[in-house]
Amino acid sequence: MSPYEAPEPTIGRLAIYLRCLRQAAKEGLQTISSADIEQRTGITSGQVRKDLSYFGEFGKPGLGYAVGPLLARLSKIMRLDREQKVIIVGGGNLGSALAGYLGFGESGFRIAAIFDKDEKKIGKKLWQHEIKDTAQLASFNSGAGVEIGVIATPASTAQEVCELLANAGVKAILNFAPVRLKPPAGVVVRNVDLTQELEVLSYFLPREAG
Amino acid sequence: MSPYEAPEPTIGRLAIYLRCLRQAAKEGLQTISSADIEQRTGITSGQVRKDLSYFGEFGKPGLGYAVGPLLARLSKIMRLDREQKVIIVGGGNLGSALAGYLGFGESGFRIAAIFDKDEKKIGKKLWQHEIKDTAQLASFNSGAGVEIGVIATPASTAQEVCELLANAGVKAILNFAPVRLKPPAGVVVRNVDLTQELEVLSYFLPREAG
DNA sequence: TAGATTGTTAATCGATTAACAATC
DNA sequence: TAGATTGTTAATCGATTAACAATC
Repeated sequence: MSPYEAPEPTIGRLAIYLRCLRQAAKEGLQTISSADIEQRTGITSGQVRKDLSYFGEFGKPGLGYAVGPLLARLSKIMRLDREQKVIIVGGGNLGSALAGYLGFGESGFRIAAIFDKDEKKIGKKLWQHEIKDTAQLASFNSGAGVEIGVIATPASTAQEVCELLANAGVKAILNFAPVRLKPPAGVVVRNVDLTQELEVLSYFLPREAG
Repeated sequence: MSPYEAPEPTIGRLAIYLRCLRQAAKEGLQTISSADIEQRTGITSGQVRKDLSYFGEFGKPGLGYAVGPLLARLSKIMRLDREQKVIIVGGGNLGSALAGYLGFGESGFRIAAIFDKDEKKIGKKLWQHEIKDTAQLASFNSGAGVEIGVIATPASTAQEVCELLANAGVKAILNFAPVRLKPPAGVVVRNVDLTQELEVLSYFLPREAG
């Protein structure tokens, strides 16, 4: 159901190329080769060409890629040619940090609203946003039409929040709670598991000889 | 240089098995089969057995795995049989959220200290921790001996912080800044790129027909 | 033209899945 | 014993890498 068929790792790298191209554009470069991209990102030039080839022919042999046009094309492929709004559920530490992190910076994402079900949090201001009651999520989004949600709640309520978001019309969810969500059909979930990341690092710590 | 040779994806799943086993132990289960683990984690039973087989033979045919002993063995393999301490660099939103997130909860990780180079932040209390000057990182850690660091600074200072951590004896780094770090030999880096995650989600949003 | 760099094909690599003999 | 479930081997799948003809 993706617009173009490409391996998932390719999509992750597309985001990296995008960042690289924004930087190149900022530096005033007109043209960039796959070898240049390799140097900036560490992704091999062959891989870069292969990845781009899933979506079309963007370069000119002997010259490379025109920075502006490629940036525009990739932005469109990634649906980042429009402003993407995000709903955050969970007004705790993590939700607050994410709101701050995304709300400022040049991420290109805009916080539409922050929700929590804790009465003690509802009504409080987080950055610009007054925390809303999750009970109002669906009615809020019937107007706002936000398609991306972030779950920054405890694991125990994450599945419930997932369904709430789905019912409100959200189509893609970034989940920080350490549970495997079962999203309804038509909703994509990606997981970021901070504890898991640290545990994997722990594995790679050097050991005593023997 | 890893203790046992296993594919990296396997290590990520080991962390998931660990969480699953902790839960099973909490429920009082004595024994768990790879099929049980599949049901709880979504990872197929064959994959579970394959993953475990890289590290030894832990199960009994016909019976499954003894929960307690397997938990102990995996904890040891992951180096989570001891308390793992973490240094956080960056006392902004993200650093603060991570400190809160890891400091409480049953993650098993303990925050050793939080550092920042911003004079306005140094000395402030974040949860239990008074933010220290990054200039003191090495001297602090010559005593503390922390092996895991988290970079929660802007991209512009991340490489510098990476080197600071490495010089202080940190062996594994979780990097939240959107840059490809070049760590010195002997230091492992994992990246968590929140903007990239959202961008990938954006790609998977449904498109208009045609 | 000569030099550079693309897009793509074929070869390689590595991880997942299927299947089953061994064994509790 | 009969039934269940492991550990492992071989088959499959998918992604990365190497290499090069096409072309600016």
